[in-house]
Amino acid sequence: MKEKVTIKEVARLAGVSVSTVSRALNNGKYIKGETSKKIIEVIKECGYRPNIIARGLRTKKTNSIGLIVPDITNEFFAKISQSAEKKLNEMNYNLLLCNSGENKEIEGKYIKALLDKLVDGIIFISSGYDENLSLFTENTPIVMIDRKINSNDIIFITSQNEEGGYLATKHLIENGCKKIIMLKDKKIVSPMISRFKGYKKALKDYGLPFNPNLVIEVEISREAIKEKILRIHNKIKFDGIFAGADLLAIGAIKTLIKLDYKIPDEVQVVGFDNITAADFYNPGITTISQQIERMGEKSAQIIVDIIEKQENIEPKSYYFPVKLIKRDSTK
Amino acid sequence: MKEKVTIKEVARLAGVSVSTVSRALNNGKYIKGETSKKIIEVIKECGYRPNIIARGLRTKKTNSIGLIVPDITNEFFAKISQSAEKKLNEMNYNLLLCNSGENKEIEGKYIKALLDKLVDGIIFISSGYDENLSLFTENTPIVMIDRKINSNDIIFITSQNEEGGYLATKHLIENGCKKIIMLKDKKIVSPMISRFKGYKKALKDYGLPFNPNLVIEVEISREAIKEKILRIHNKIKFDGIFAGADLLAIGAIKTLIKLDYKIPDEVQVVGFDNITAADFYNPGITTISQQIERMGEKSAQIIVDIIEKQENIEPKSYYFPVKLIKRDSTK
DNA sequence: ATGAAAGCGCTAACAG
DNA sequence: CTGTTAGCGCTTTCAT
Repeated sequence: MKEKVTIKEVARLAGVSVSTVSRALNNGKYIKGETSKKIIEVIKECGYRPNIIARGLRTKKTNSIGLIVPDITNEFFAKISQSAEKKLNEMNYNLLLCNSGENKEIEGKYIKALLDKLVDGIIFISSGYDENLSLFTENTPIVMIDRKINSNDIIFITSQNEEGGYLATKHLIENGCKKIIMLKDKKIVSPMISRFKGYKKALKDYGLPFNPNLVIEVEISREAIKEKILRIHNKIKFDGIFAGADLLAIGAIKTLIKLDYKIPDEVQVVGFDNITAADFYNPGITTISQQIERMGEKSAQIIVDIIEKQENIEPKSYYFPVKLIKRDSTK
Repeated sequence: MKEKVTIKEVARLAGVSVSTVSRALNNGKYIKGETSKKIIEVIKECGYRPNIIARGLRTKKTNSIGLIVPDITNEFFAKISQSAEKKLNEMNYNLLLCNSGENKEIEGKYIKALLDKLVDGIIFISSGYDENLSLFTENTPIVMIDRKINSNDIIFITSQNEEGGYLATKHLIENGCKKIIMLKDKKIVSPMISRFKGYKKALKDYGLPFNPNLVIEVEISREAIKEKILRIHNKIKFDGIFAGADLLAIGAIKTLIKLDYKIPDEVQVVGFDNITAADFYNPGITTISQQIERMGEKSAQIIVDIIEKQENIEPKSYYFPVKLIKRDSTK
């Protein structure tokens, strides 16, 4: 049951003034080594810990960064936050993680809350509601990841999603697929749009016709996927699936197997994201992996750069390379 | 590019004093309705938003709760945080999510950081390092979830893990299994210990011998699981597996299938947690589900109760019921 | 019902 | 190098 000890108390115990204690605490400059040492000692003894709130009020700096994600139960976002947090910690910042749950109101609420000077900057993975972007104040450092929003003067970090879609589709084509389904998340966000572009481009480059009937939009639930796969199974013959997300791939494969399709012999499947389950699944899912960790770290690095170096960092976009991971769902 | 407007500015614009504005902002008591209305109007007009830091300094209250989780990429913890956050939001609190990464030092750092009066209370899912518990100060509201630590005067929320282990094992036994492997996470934490207890109890109740050779400890990686399964496959004949976590079950099944075991005909498997992949997997994993959402909500509710009602809430433990979800990995 | 003034714990000029 | 003095923006006595 320790009493909260303030800087004033430390000053009294050390026989100096509060400003001296403050100096010992911070820069360590303009202070005699001896005095400093003594103060540090006193601090240790009485277990003093500076009140961050008070400091923040004075300095307008909290040394914490807000991260808004659309859905923390999505492994991709969880990993982004993990790596950003790690990097931020190394740079002596805290991460405040906010989960908007893909909900516009909650997202807006969080932006405002973080802006209320609780954080020095925000890493923002949008849920896709452009309006919320207007909530940001001009002078708040911000970096966006993954989901692009209509604005060119914001730093943006993402993967080469189009390239990923291209690689996935190309892989299927080179393995002999002629009729390739594109399985898209119902929620239309920029990465999915880019992956779809890549899919179309590959078809074109390899002289395969684009068939809109092969494009399926579905929400990520096992039942919904099952229903869509069943429906197309009754209508069209297909021999490949490019799923815009691993969970989509997994859900599709589950139904395909029930329908007695042989994978990869009759139908080949490529996913996207390389989540843990893609490796654990049976068959292992061939997928496109993103450099999630590097993206998280980069976002952390940039936001701190903006905050600490006063020079304006120019708003550019970073596109991280993707890679095809070959497993058993393709030949 | 809006300028930060302070309470002082609002007071000036409304032609009243700061204290009056403050009153209008808070209790709404001791103030004429008319005055209040006018102030609110001014506030809206100029987009004033109170500085939470300053308020916190004065009131010693931040209206935010810290949540420390061992691993946010673990779906179980992600879901807990999601539900706690939702509930907290409803009660007008913010959630600061900290990911200790199962790392003792980081966990300790976070406890300290949160304690530095950044939060009004902490929901703590320990990584299992008892020492860190001593960092908490006597007067900080705290609720622990899932992983028990040696301390009886802390509120603790968990599932009936032993019952879960019992149910899973009983299910296997009733389906005809005689030699049941228990697959445990290498990391020894209380829920796993309880599940193991339940396993042993079920064996005993149903007159099956306990064979230590059937107990496997393994880290959650596909390679590690594969190796362990291969090894036991060469030594002992078995017909059932109770995996203490779904990922363990999934990893095991993948290897079993490669070894040509028929599931569930030759080997039946039960997991724990009911993660998304358990449903998506092929075969679907029979598993024990926990009331994750209710646990998250409860923790939020309790922590706020402690903070707001001054009466001391007695430190009791809550054990939420579990349920067996039957899928295709068992008969 | 309202305003003046004090002060939360800290940092940052400004003297010396 | 160190102490004194002001505040940061807000809430909260204490007068009135």
